[in-house]
Amino acid sequence: MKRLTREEYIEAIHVLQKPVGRAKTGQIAAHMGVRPPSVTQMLIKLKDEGLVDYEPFVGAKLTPKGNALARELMARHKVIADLLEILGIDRETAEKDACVIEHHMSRESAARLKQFVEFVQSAPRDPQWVERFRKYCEGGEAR
Amino acid sequence: MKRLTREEYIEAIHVLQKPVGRAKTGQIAAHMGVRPPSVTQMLIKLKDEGLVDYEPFVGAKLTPKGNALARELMARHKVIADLLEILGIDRETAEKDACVIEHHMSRESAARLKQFVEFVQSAPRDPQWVERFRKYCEGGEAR
DNA sequence: CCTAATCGTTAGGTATGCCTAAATTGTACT
DNA sequence: AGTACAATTTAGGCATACCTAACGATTAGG
Repeated sequence: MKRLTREEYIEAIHVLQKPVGRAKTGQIAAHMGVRPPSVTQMLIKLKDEGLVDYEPFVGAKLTPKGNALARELMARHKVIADLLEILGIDRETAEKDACVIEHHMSRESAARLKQFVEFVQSAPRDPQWVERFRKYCEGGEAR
Repeated sequence: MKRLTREEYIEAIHVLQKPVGRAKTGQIAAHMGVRPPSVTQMLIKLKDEGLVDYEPFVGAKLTPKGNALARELMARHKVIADLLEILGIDRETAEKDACVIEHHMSRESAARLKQFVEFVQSAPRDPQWVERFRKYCEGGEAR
């Protein structure tokens, strides 16, 4: 089975706390596909590390430090998802893969990937080679 | 600390068995940055799964099944490392990142990335946009 | 208010990969 | 062949993320 990381919990809380300012244990558990006790346990750890403000029976919300981390993670996440989408992966799979990949890459590679995505996105629009790449994927060769 | 996966052991054995046909416990341990007992333990598990042919005090080599898996993993690994290298990451970092990323991506995305790398590599050589991207990374904008 | 259902936490246990220390096997040199 | 050294395995623990079962708190309906 897949083991989730602290960072993935941070992201989940970031998403879930938006509506009401707090994420509840049950929500987090459902969102991440684990059981509530696992969440409680992790929240205690994250609290010890100063990343979340956790109050039993009430819920958790990110501290400033946690929010900063979340923003960084989300940015990295977006880059990877964008890259995969540029290459023709459907958004849903791209999102899913980004989730698991993002935590495992050096800052250096992440930064470079970000530049690449920006480079492509800043192009007039659909630069020729993206067009050609799409064709290359479907039909045979287009070059 | 980072926990290694079965697949990473398979790859290491694949690399190390080439010269002599077998990888020894100590070699694997050194190569992966773990202690010998951890390797022995893992070799026993991999043997139970039919992936390696392990004989105590002699060494380990991949079974046909293990070799097939290794080839698949190496191919995926190469794609990711190639992509990062195309984007300007030095080979060493690219290799390192590929190691940790490859196990966490869907087949779909892996396949698409492979197509992309092939697409770029099949170009006459250094297509214009790669050139421009490199400039974009160094100086300001080049478009 | 007070009980019932729901949600959360605590307690205790599993799986997995890693470690150190000690025992065992293999090897090389005299 | 015998002994000293090196490599490997065994034995016993630690850490981490997960689980189920049982207990405690919260909330909603009467």
